[in-house]
Amino acid sequence: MELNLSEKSLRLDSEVRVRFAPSPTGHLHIGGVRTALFNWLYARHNKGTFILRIEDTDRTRSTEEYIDAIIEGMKWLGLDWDEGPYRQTDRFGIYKSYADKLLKEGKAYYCYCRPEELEQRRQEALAQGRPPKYDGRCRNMERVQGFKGSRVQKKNAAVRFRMPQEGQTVVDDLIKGRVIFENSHLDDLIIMRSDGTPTYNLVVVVDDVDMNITHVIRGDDHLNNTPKQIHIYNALRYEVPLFAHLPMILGPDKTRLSKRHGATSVTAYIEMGYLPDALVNYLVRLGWSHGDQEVFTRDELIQYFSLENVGKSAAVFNPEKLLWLNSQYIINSPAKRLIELVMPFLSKEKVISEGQTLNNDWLSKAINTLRERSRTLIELTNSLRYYIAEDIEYDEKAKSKFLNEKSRDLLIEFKENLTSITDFSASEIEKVFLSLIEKHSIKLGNLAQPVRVAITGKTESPGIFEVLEIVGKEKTLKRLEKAIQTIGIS
RNA sequence: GUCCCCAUCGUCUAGCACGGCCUAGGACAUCGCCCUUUCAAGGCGGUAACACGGGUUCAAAUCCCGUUGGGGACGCCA
Repeated sequence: MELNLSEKSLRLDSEVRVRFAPSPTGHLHIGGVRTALFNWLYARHNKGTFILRIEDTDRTRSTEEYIDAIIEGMKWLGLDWDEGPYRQTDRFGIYKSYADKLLKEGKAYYCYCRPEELEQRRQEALAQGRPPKYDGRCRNMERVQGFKGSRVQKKNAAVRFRMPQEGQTVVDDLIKGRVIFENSHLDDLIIMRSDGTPTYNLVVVVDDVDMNITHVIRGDDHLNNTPKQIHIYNALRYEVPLFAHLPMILGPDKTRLSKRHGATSVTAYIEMGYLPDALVNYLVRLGWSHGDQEVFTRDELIQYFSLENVGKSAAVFNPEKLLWLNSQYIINSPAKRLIELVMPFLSKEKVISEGQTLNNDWLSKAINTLRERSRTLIELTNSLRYYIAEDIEYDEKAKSKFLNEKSRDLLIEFKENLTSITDFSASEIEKVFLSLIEKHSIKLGNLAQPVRVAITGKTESPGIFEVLEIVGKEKTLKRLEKAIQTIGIS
């Protein structure tokens, strides 16, 4: 998409156009997802357009791998985009022409300072307690000092934007309200590097104009950039979009969420067995609310979402609440959906061998017994293991506590009784249990726990009657026999 | 250092724009009880917050100012 400049002035304010513009210098992280989500919801709620744009102008740090991860993450989350993904590296020519235009109009100038010099001056300023602002030594070189860089010198120079130094700039932020900046605090920022590539503050403005973005919804770490960008819009004589700066997501120590706080990439949450809807639901409630409601369907989210209900303060990321939401989603998802979600985990965790298929009705039944006790797909997978696998392994503690001399005879008798029934259903199995405990005047637990360990290897499982039914007669008898043998040996 | 933002239970938040309905509500976590063959799920109940100080007002969590605290930005990163 490349609209030319004149078409741009005919902006249609009625249609909402928003974008998510990640830079592929790392994995798609939780903070980015939240920004993407709010943009997506705003677009969907307003029947607008959601655009994905990859900000890869920093060629040294951007990688194809990260671009793929971002796209995969967005797809997994169900945040579909209507345009893009655009890539800024495809658009360098456009940025160059805008920079030239600014240069020609005297709104930008060549800066011949070396990066090392700049860094040194910055450090000095900081050490002396002065604002580390560019000292402007190249600012009026041509006009005042009559210096004219040669073609070669210019080719190796960076280009700086001439920032107005008087007056104030007002940002009427949709979330933060009116924020006023003194222009004298604004820095002449570099818009073109000395290697000829454009930088963020130029490309973001050019692209947002070029793509007709109406609302810039982004993290509030960009709030300070906004007045600078507004001046670039003005210099280019473009209409300024509306801004909405979202509060940050913090780690438990209240600093900006980062890798050192543990899992922060979408990929990590996919691997840990989270459902996309749960992550989305959790993230949307970080900074946004709709009364007391905690659980939302996508449709409700789209219907209710508005920037007015976005809070102003930063929020601490709480993995426990996310876990709870995930368990809620597992409890409430249709079995069919759960099967779809858990199959990759069954393969990956080697619960099923390559090419092995399972009966879906049977699997549904198995999953239905487990959904209330699985907070993640990993947990579900691990429980499914004793339903599916040929053999089980005993948890050591469970084994020593329940598979011993005390339970041996009971298990033998139980196995015999079980062998005789033909209808291997939970209700028939229950009868076998009940008659045996009655005969020996023991509590159900005295029999159920040893059986549970014999069949599942663990002390916890769904109701033992249904567990046996799902495991099936053949495997049940086999495992009981193995348990009896195990006791015999020890 | 300078600028900007923010401030209700441990955490996410409702309430704040239109001050009284707030003895501050919900959720997660936590504690207790119930249910119970285990583990869950579920039900019921408990502990727990308006950062502080000044105003304005008959009345302030809600409005104003200050303080403190926290966060962010100050790059030839985005």
